[in-house]
Amino acid sequence: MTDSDGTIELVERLARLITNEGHSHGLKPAQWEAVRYLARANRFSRTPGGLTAYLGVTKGTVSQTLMALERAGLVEKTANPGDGRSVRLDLSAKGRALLALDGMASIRQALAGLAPERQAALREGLAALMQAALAARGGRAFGICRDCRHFARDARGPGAHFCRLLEQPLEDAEAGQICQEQQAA
Amino acid sequence: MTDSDGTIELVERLARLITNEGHSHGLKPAQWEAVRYLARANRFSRTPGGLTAYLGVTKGTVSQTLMALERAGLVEKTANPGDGRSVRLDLSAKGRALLALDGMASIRQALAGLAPERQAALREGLAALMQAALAARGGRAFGICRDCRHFARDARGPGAHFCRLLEQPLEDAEAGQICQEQQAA
DNA sequence: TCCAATAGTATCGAGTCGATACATTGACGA
DNA sequence: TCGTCAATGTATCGACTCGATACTATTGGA
Repeated sequence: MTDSDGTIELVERLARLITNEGHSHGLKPAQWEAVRYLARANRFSRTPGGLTAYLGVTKGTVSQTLMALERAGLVEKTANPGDGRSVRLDLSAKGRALLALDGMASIRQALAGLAPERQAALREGLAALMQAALAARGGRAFGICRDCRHFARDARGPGAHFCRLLEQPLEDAEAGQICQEQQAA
Repeated sequence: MTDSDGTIELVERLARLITNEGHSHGLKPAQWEAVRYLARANRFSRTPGGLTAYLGVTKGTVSQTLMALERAGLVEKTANPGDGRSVRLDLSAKGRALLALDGMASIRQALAGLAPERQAALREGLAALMQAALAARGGRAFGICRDCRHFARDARGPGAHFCRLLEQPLEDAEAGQICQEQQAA
């Protein structure tokens, strides 16, 4: 029983607590995660494929979860103008309203109650774990747009940025969203 | 988008990575968690009820998961001598052999690669989050036997401890196991 | 002795998930 | 232009998870 085992066990159990939290407001854990993702992802990443990579499940599974959310009126699908194969996902007004009820309040409160330097240490440690785990599995980072090597700040004027990878203009509000193509600068 | 949100998102996503890891060796995530629990819990806690409290699901769900594990020959059930309602669970030899294949290796490696003081900070932060989350939900701590207020070290001789709550002698090896009755000293 | 609490099982329905097969669309070269 | 191959999603199957409800058996106290 090393110290490391204890930490891993903590992560495991916290993971389970968070997962179980997702059985609220008539949704399932996987559905909650999809809703949270769609609230935070930019328009290039709000697709079934993006959600598939983020969740780390198969595309068939994601397809079913999205159908359930669409039936419930929380998610809207529209054709992607640039690519006929792809589908654009958006939260409906009802879906956005649901976000306010996200049941992770108790854990969020616990985090806020920690000393700031402890919060920072926790965040760093988790990020390191995450990065290593993703690298081992070939997963994508899904980092914040503005921290990406392809992000060109103010390239089209003040507050008008640009993505050099997708060659698309970016509004200021999009710089803080997560992107499936993100690569740390 | 506060700093706190980012940390919560990290915990969420790491939770999902760990959960998905559980689809290896023909088991399901919930089954892996049960196997890990049974490997770490003391004899007072290796019951369907103990596992139910640990996982935070309903007893019906646990009953099914245990039936699947029993069918697979990984878990053995025996009548509890003290209480005719209760069942004692034990990993079979096959079940114990499976532990060596536990798929969390990559995350464990990532943790080991962190600086020791970062490991400690991560561990403390996670423990604080865990404690608060459990308190908010009325869950049990499932701490280590020897850290419990009911643990009487060497009460029956050197290496022969005693549980004052259950009024049972404890072997030395049991002091390091987790217990559903544990309360921090 | 009666009765409530406790431990666990049985069953149902909705959802998750991997696997496989399939339909469309797009990209690229001959 | 045509053919092939890759990419994006959907459809379907079977095993499992999970909450909810109802049920049995045992325990322990009034």
